[in-house]
Amino acid sequence: MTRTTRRRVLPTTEELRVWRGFIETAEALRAELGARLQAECALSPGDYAVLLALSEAEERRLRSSQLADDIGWERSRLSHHLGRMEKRGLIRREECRTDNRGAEVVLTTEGSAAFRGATVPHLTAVRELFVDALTPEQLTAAGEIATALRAKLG
Amino acid sequence: MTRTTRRRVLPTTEELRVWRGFIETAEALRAELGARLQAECALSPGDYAVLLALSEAEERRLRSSQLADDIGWERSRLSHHLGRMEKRGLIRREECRTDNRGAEVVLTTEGSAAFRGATVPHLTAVRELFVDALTPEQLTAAGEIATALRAKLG
DNA sequence: CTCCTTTGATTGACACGTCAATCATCCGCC
DNA sequence: GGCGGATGATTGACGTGTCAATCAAAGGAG
Repeated sequence: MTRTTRRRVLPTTEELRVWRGFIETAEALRAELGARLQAECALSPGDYAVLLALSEAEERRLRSSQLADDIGWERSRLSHHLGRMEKRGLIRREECRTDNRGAEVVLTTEGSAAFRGATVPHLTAVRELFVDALTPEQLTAAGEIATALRAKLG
Repeated sequence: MTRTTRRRVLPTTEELRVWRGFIETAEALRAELGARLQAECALSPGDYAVLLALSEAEERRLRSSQLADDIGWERSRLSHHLGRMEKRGLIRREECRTDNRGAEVVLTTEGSAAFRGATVPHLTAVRELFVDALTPEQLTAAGEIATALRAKLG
């Protein structure tokens, strides 16, 4: 009884092995990409996400909350991160003329240059470590797996 | 020329879409599992990893460096984490009798109880959010994808 | 036995993330 | 106009992670 009851609830050893392999590999991949970005471009993944969103924005500026939405971050996380990026001269904060509560985040010349210098190395690394590591079928399967998992996360 | 040269180096839009879906979903999954563990059991994923390794060890104790190896952490990370866990009474540090430099990490009664209380909820969540979200074929594919990716990471 | 290098572990500084609290402004409603 | 709740953003406290520096004990070479 215990055996059959359990099997409906707890993963088998093999399922657990796949789970660990999957989640640890994804983490290792993220870490490796991040380390290369840091080593080659002196940017963290967070910096890259912020700079990407700003680069694509009208006039290279965004309302703080809009930026947070674009990259899927909590506001406070963004606020802390912008503080660090501002210290390094990658972005600048300006007051918003249409809403005195608001802040606008502006890409600086240095920020723009840093992003331009980072994009090719970063995308090359994505290709090398992810796209080229998989067969076309596996790449398709990876997309479907992500979709299926995301559906459960709601 | 630019077009063909580029295509050998940079991912296509579709490849990039898959990449983002994959890495963001893995991250979201990790976050959700971690949040549940925290909410239901008051343990972080790090706590869980440490407690799991100690639970499986002889006499529920391990040399600090052995523990770090088991869970794949840097020593300093472990040292910081053990400090926090010790404050909460989950583990205890003892001097090592065979090597005066060494420290042994010992699972306390509370630590053991916390781990016992966490394992079923955690594994259930893994089944619900990962195993049950995928078809058997997808689960197999996920394992193969992880293996292929890991091969490139060395 | 005495150097001197290696090893086990900790520490400090700093980047990153989350949560709760704060604070000013905006805006609907009377 | 003015009050009161929503909204935009920042801050502080704290857990987490990495890197470089530190420090004591171990262990081999002379």
